Amino acid sequence: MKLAKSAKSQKRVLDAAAKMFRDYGYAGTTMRAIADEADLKAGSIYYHYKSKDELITAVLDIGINAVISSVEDALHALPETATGRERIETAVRAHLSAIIKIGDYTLATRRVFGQVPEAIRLKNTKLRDTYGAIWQKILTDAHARGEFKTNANLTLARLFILGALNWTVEWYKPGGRTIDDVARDFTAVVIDGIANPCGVIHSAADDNQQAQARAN
Amino acid sequence: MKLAKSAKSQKRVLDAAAKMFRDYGYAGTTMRAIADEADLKAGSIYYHYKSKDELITAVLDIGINAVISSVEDALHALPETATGRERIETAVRAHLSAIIKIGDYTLATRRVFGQVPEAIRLKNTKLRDTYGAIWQKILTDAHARGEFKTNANLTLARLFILGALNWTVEWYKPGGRTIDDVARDFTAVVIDGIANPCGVIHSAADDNQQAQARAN
DNA sequence: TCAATTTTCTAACTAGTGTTAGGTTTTTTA
DNA sequence: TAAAAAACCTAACACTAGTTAGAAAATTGA
Repeated sequence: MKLAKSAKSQKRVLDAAAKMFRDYGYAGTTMRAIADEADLKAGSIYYHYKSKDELITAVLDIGINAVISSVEDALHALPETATGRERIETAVRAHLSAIIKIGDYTLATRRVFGQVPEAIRLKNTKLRDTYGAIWQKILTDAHARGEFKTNANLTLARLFILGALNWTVEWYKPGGRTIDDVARDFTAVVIDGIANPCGVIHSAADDNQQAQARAN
Repeated sequence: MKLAKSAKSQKRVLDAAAKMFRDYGYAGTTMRAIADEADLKAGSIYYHYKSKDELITAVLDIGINAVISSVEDALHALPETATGRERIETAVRAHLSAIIKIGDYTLATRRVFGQVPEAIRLKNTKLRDTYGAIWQKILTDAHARGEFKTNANLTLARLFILGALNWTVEWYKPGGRTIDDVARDFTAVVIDGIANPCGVIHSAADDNQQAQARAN
């Protein structure tokens, strides 16, 4: 292995950068702070990355690509016959799993995206569109199969789903609710809503266990 | 009027600060850039605000307070008998209206919040909790009246709603869909879901007008 | 109008920024 | 083990940051 050590340091630098960008934003993160976090001197970073911009680009790309490929893989593993509900729940679960695994990168992506030089942002926007298209396809396919209301506003539904998903990274902490639980309940809201179905009125007897966490 | 001119300049500085923080983040925004935007010199800002931190604090507070009071006012204007659905739709509409009106502040709030010095963030977090509590009350009240499924996960529903709402600021642009439309469809998704109700299968004949906008 | 007050500007200070060139140390190769 | 390559460090560069003191300009009140 010729690049063994180099690769290791490079990853350390990248991880440190993601963490710092996440906490302090693009301009708020200094090369010296990244270096400290990665147990290096600032000058040494330039052996691995040509510039700060190249670093943030790498972090942004990893952040979205991890989510995209996680979701795509999970969807491809489903049988052709999978319903829209199954696909949505699967995609939500994959999205959350990816976020947990590389939380620093996705959070950095979300927080820093709006502040990065325009050229960098444009490159990254394509990836974001790709991800949006994946969701749009899930929805339109299921809609075409008659699984959804004829008059459902799918574009708006997608924006809501992605918005809510993007936001999970702000409140979801491992150790609380499991990913499976969140994915199931999340899907239930989107698919079925929270209202009593078909006018059936249930009694509201047992409803006192929801007053706990209020992360936001 | 003794403070007429001072008040005007102060507002110009504040507006400029919101816009700059929105685009370049906390550390990425310089006092000189704010001054330029406000037609002032950097040093003059300090006549109105003691420091950069005091500026960002003001912007953050305005951003959330505007949303909170807009939503609270709209809710109080509703009759006692209003259903959960009506309350949700009303709150969504008020939230969106506030965002449109002071978009720079809310966007700045959302983008900058994670990068601001901890002391400032803590003060602002209380306001955020207040807003979360408003939504939680809407949901639990309606739930207690039997309007929602007994087993609905209200906490998750709230996180979903707030996440999606927080995200609207990224894609909603005046001139496209009206606020009323968005609020109605948004509520429909949350309340009823997008699935065909009660197993009724509609034909998916007319479903080809959704392939337009894909903002995310 | 003219003195008092408010508002703004100028010019500078210190501290910290991304980046680089060239030297040192560590690791690999033969 | 000695030479070559890779990885890292040091010290500095030009520049920009937030902030301040004091002078200048604009506004106000009598």
